[in-house]
Amino acid sequence: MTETDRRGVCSNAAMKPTIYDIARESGVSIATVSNVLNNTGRMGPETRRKVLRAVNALGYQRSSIATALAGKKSWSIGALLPDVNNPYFSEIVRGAEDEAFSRGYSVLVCNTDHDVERERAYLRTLRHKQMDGIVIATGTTPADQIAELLTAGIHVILLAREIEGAQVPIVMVDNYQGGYLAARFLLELGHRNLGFIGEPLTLRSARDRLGGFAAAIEEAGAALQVVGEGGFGIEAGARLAAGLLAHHRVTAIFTGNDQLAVGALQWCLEAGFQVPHDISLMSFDDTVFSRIVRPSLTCVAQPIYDLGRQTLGMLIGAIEAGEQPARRVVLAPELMIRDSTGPPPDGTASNDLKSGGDSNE
Amino acid sequence: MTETDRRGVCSNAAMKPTIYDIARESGVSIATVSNVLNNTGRMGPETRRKVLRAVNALGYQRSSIATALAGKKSWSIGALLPDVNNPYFSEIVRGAEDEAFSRGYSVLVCNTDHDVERERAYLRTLRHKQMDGIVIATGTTPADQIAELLTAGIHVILLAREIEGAQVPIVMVDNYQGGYLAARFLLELGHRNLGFIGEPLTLRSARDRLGGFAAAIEEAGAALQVVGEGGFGIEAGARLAAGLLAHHRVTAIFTGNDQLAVGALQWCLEAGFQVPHDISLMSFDDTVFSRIVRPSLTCVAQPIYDLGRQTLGMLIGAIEAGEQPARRVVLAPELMIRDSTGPPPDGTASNDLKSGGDSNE
DNA sequence: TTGAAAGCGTTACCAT
DNA sequence: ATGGTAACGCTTTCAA
Repeated sequence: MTETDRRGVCSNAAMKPTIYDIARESGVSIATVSNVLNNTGRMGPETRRKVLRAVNALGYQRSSIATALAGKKSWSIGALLPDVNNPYFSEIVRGAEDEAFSRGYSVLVCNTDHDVERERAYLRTLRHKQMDGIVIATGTTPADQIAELLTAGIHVILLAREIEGAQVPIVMVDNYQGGYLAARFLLELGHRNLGFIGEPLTLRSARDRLGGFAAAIEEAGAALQVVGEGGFGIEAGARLAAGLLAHHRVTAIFTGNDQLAVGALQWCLEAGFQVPHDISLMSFDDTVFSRIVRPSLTCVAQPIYDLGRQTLGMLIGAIEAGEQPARRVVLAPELMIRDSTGPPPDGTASNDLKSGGDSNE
Repeated sequence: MTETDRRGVCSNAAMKPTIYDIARESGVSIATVSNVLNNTGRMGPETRRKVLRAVNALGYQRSSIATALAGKKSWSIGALLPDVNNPYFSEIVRGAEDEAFSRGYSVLVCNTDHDVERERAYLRTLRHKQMDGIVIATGTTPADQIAELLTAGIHVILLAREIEGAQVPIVMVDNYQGGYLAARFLLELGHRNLGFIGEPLTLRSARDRLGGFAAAIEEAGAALQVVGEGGFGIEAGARLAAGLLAHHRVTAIFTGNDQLAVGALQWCLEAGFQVPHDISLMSFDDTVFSRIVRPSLTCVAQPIYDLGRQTLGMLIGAIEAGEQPARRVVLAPELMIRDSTGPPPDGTASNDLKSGGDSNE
């Protein structure tokens, strides 16, 4: 019994042709078929033609599943995100997806909804599905879970959010510097009493943004009056702004992301504050949100699409080179000045950057 | 040589344990291990315990790849979308993903960027990867490509956008009705000269929205003065609005989606039109965009998240029932009245819906 | 209740 | 240059 007999003829319409079928059809062995299909080894041009003809004739479609089993590569990459509906992440997905597509990979999008349990479940699935690599943009994965991934031979890369203790490359923006830039800009406009609204400070990125912001303020001798934190979305932004303005007199607020800024902006407007006349609002991200609200948001801009694109580029590079490049790419944030910021209301800008002692209102 | 010998002991740290390892460890056969793992067949509670213990001891992780090869199921679903960065689709992805996750499936997000070539490439990949099902939300896939998918035994379902000639279920909103509602609303406000800006009319959904809109206008004896079409994004919205208002006196514009509406709104505001005082703007979708711009957008609302969720529910149902339910779910759109619409400016609303002569406001 | 063995569709190594 | 065949890790009869 020759190897070719191990399976019946592919006559059944529902049964997709395999390399056995095209081997039989073209009168060569499956090994040769495989070689032709993958351009591996050497083969006569005539053989090659025969095989290709059979492939077309039978409408052969390779099974990536079988390839992955035998060849150890799934050509798939998993992406762990907190929320695809957040324009920041949906833009990241676009960048990631474009790069992956152009290099032959597909991406499995995993929305964790900020839920670590769900994240853990996904990580397990991704391991089972033998992803060639995993992008983690949640910032909440326990380091030991990442280590397990590495042990399992899966390449991992972090995106935007650092994770302490994780020995993997990362592509991100300099959050501290971003916060610093924001504060400098507001201080130069004359603001002395500032507030901050941010994502949960359990996230390193949130802490860094606040850290840079606070540092610049302290340097200038101005006051970081109040810090609100703990949310991500528009609702949270409104809630935090309300809480912040209820007890504090600030002339400018820096928010940790665009969604929070939008919420804060809406609340301010509804509460009767003029932006930027009564209060300046400054955001972080530069998603489409910051461009479409009115007033448009001055913000610390990240190259979002590129972040996604570069991350995938590095990850795929690692996968194909077969090793983990312990690199760390930190992109510089940029100031994007729009309409939500301006000088503080009259009477509050009475101090210069140095002296610090103020007596506003 | 027994079957158990076919592979060496899993001593190598980098080598992940397989069912052979746990079979050896627990002193049973791989068949039994498989049964325990899948809860198939009957087994003694003691055997079961032994196996489970070994699973834990060795840190066994099933290979979905092998399962898919042998079991004919990949537990993966592909989703073809024109643009994940469009909030409409990113919300759909959330709904789809939530349902898929809760039922044990993962979703491969394929961004076609409105490019049919890219779409075709993705479809091929999805077939190779043996997706259990595919969701198509682009509305641009040639019907014969869909037929091929079906032939290959892959379940297909359309989402939001119909495709003529495709014999597959669909979950969508009644676009014609939506357009009709929009027109009725604007007409009742007193508008007699209306304009339309929409996605390319090659899309059935765009044609239907326009169709319903035009029909209601005609019924009322008012004028659909001008139709602009051909784009999807914010930029296109601005461009189309500019083109439309350059030569036509309309008091209200209906846009085919929220992105277009945002663009149109921006352009109007920048051109000095007051919205809704000088011109009313009405949109379609009810994405987050319509809630955050100012004025907020009155629109025909779709239950976006549910659209995604229900689609996946039906698809998975079909996959698990093993047959294609030729269903068609058409959800009703709803009017969501916000701030971008109002009565036409004085002097233009001089006709009532029926006779043509009234003096409202 | 449990086990042996035959696939599933590839790849890769080793002969020829 | 080509072909035979053993993996890859699992599911699934069919026997025992």
